[in-house]
Formats: sequence, structure tokens, C-alpha cells
Amino acid sequence: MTPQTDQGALVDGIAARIRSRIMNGELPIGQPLRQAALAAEYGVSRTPVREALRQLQNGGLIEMQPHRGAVVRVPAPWEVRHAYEVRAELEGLAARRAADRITERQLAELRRHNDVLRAAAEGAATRTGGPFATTEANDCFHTVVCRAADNPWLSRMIDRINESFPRNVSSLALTDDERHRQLNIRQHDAIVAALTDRDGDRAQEAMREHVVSAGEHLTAWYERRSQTVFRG
Amino acid sequence: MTPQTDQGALVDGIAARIRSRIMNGELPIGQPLRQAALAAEYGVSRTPVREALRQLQNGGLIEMQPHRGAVVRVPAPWEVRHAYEVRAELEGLAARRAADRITERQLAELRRHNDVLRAAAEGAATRTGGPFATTEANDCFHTVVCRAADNPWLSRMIDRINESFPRNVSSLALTDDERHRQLNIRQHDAIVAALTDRDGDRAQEAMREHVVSAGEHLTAWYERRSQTVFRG
DNA sequence: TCCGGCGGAATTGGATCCATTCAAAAGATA
DNA sequence: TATCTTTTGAATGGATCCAATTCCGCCGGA
Repeated sequence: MTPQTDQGALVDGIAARIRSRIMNGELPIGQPLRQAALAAEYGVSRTPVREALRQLQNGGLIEMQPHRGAVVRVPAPWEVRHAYEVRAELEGLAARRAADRITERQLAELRRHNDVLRAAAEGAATRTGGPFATTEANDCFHTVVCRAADNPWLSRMIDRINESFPRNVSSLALTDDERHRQLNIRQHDAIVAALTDRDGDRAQEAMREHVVSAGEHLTAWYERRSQTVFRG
Repeated sequence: MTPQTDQGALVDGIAARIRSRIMNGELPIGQPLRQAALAAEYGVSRTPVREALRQLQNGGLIEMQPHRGAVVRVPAPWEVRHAYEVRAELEGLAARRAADRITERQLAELRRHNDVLRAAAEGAATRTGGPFATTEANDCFHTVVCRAADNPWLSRMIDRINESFPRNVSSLALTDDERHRQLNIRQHDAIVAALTDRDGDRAQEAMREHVVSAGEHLTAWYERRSQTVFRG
């Protein structure tokens, strides 16, 4: 697997792989991460693994204690609330900027992602991409808005927040409730409508409400599960 | 100094030191950073220096190219604009949250920092802390608001932005213009007034305007200097 | 039976070593 | 003399080695 020809920074590749495994839930929350095991698994030395872990720690995804190892971080419920409050503000800004900049092509893309969500919500039998299709479409929706906002710093900040919480729990929490799925779709429609009208204020407010409501839902989920799942 | 007794993570200490030197301008923009030189200077091996550099690269303060070394990053003017737009939104959120949570003690602290700025602006002869006093007071002002907002994620995000631009250029750009200093003080007063009235919306808007105007000023400064200073 | 000190195993963090790669200087040729 | 090629030097990235620290089980004593 591209022994060392992949240009520059084997560390980044390792970090991306570990991050991906945490996001997928393959490395569950609270799981201790052994440097030697990871190094052996990836066929590399411990040095890049250590650097990758430190990078992930900096990102807030894992927690490292000196001489005590690293574990996949367990987010506290109030942290989720705080992070989503920030995310709501940032994505609101993204939506406002996007209203002035988004192209027709991107608008069509948004509607397409929304249609995927709608289809997945209505008939579970016709889903083609499996249970990850909705998560994927959801991510793409927000990614498109971010890209349309055309502010790399903003995109990066939002990415940092998203990369701090394992995706599997988020998607699990946000898709297991039928009513919330419907609400999500309605909110997405409202955002698309505001963007179509080039109404920055409305788009911002709609996006903010959307993210805040998702954050509340996710926080509640974490509060419900925090006693049973973690440290069980 | 504290050979290895400083609890955990020699890397973080190295990163903090390098960051501090970049912030102070001791390591100017565009300066190449040699791992061996830094290691010798700090009396450590190259390993923690390398990890620290990667950490700083992740933070966006330096730029590393594979096998080509690291240099202190040269922010493009539009980057400053983008980053400050994000910062304006985040600090606006902080101000709104702070309006409901700030204590009388913290309000008094804000006024004190503002008085320092006023004194430095009026009589340059009476300044006691040297040219860094105004920068320090400015930072403290925003830090207090952030702390009052009581959202660690928000504080962290704002810190990340601040840590991405060398402080010396920022403060230089923001304090060399007398009119802008006066504007700054007026805006700070408006923020304090809104916070005193517990008016979240007004505080948010005042803070946003304040940061946006600082960002515009800083962007203009970068545009003016980008040809003369960098790569000179 | 329970508590506290002790020793070994395991794991992390830092130092050192070597291979790889880029860049500039030296040399050869048209 | 200018340009292309080669060579040499330096600097980075990864692997390996060693020290420091922590955890866990064991033994002795109250």
C-alpha cells in the first residue's frame, strides 16, 4: 500500500485512517489506543503513530495522558451543546455568505441531496446506499453550503467541529427518530428556499435553527445514553 | 530548566515556546525553521521539535513542505479577511452569551482594561507597560468576554484563530493609527455598555462590528505591506 | 481477612541512527 | 560562455534503541 511513495507525510495518512476508524465506530468511544498495536497493524513504526495520535488529540477526538495512553474521547453532553452552539453560528454565517454566492448548479445539488434524504425517509425499502446514505447526503448538504460560502477558514472551523465527534453516534442519534428526520428535511427545504431567494438573513436564521435543533437532539441523546453506554 | 519533570508532554512546551517566539516577532514571517537548530537551541532532540512543528502547522501558523522544511507562514490578505469574518461571528456569539452571564466583577475588569487603553491612547508619556501594554489590555478585554461566555468550545475556536496570526503584526497594525485606536476604544465602550444593560443582541452586534472593523483595518495593512515586507 | 509496601511487566516518551530526497555547486560539452 | 548533467551536501522523515513512569499482582504484617 504505497510503501513510502505517497508524497510526504506518512503521519497524515495514519491520522486520517485512525480518524476514519473512530468516525465509523470501528474504534468505539472509550477504547484505549495502543501505539504498538496500531503501528503493527499499519506496518509502520511507532513514531508516526505517536505523532498521528497527538494530532488527533489536538483535534479533540482522543485524549492522551502522559505515560498512560490514549483513549477515544467521551464527549460530555454539555460539550455537545456548546460545540453545536458554535457550529450553529458558523454554519449560519456560511449560509448567509452562500446566499450571495451559490450557483444554480450547487442549488440543484442541494435539492438532489435533499431528495435522497426524503426518499430514505419515506420508503426504507428503496434505499440504495444502505444506512449510510442518509448520513452521506446530510454531510454533503452542509458541505455544499460551506463550499458555496467560499471562505476556507470558515470551512476549516466547521470541519474541526465535525471531526471532534464520532460520526456514527451523531448519525445514529439523528436518524433513529422519525419525527426528527422529518423536521430535518423541512428545515433543509427552508434553507434551500432561502438560498434560492438569495435571502441571506433568512438563510442564516434557518440554518442556525436547523443546527441548534440538531444539537439539542444530539445532546438529549447523549444525556440519555451517557450512563448506559459509556463505562458500562 | 525542568529537565523532564514538567508533567507530561515536552512537545507541548516546545510548541508553546516556538509559537511564542513567532508571536513576538522574534521569528519573523517567512523565516525558515530548521529542526536541528531549534533542537540544539532548546537542548532537546529533534523528535519533539518535529512534532511541535507539525502541531504548529496544524494550527496554521507555519507551513511545512515534505523534505523542504518549515517556514513561518505568510498570511495572504484575503485570508485575514476571511479569518476575521469568522472571528467576528464567534466573538459576537461570545458577547451575546456573556450578556446573560457576566458578573459585576468581570464588568469592572473590562472597564479597567478599557481605562488602560484610554490612558495609553491619550498620554503616551504615562504608559507604564511599554508598547505592549495596549496589546495586553486589548487581549485581556476579549479574553474576559470569552470567559464570561462560559463556552470552552467557543473560547478554543477563538484562540485558534488568534494563534494563527503573529501577534506582533496584528498589534502593530492596530496601534499605529491614532484614529483607529480611538475607534477601538469607542467600540469597546459600546460593548461594555451593552453588557452592562444585559442586552445580548446589542452586545453581539457591537462586538461583531468591532471585530469586523479591526479585520478590515488589518487586511488593509497586510495589503499595503505585502509587497514590501515579505520576501524582502 | 484486610491493608500497605514492593517488584516485574508493559507502555509511553525522548534520543540516536540511517535511508530518502531536495537543492545548489561543480564540471563537462556544445 | 551558457546550459545541461552530475555530484555533493544538507536537511527531513522514519525506524530503532533506551530511559522514565505507571499499572498490576504478590507478599508480609496487623
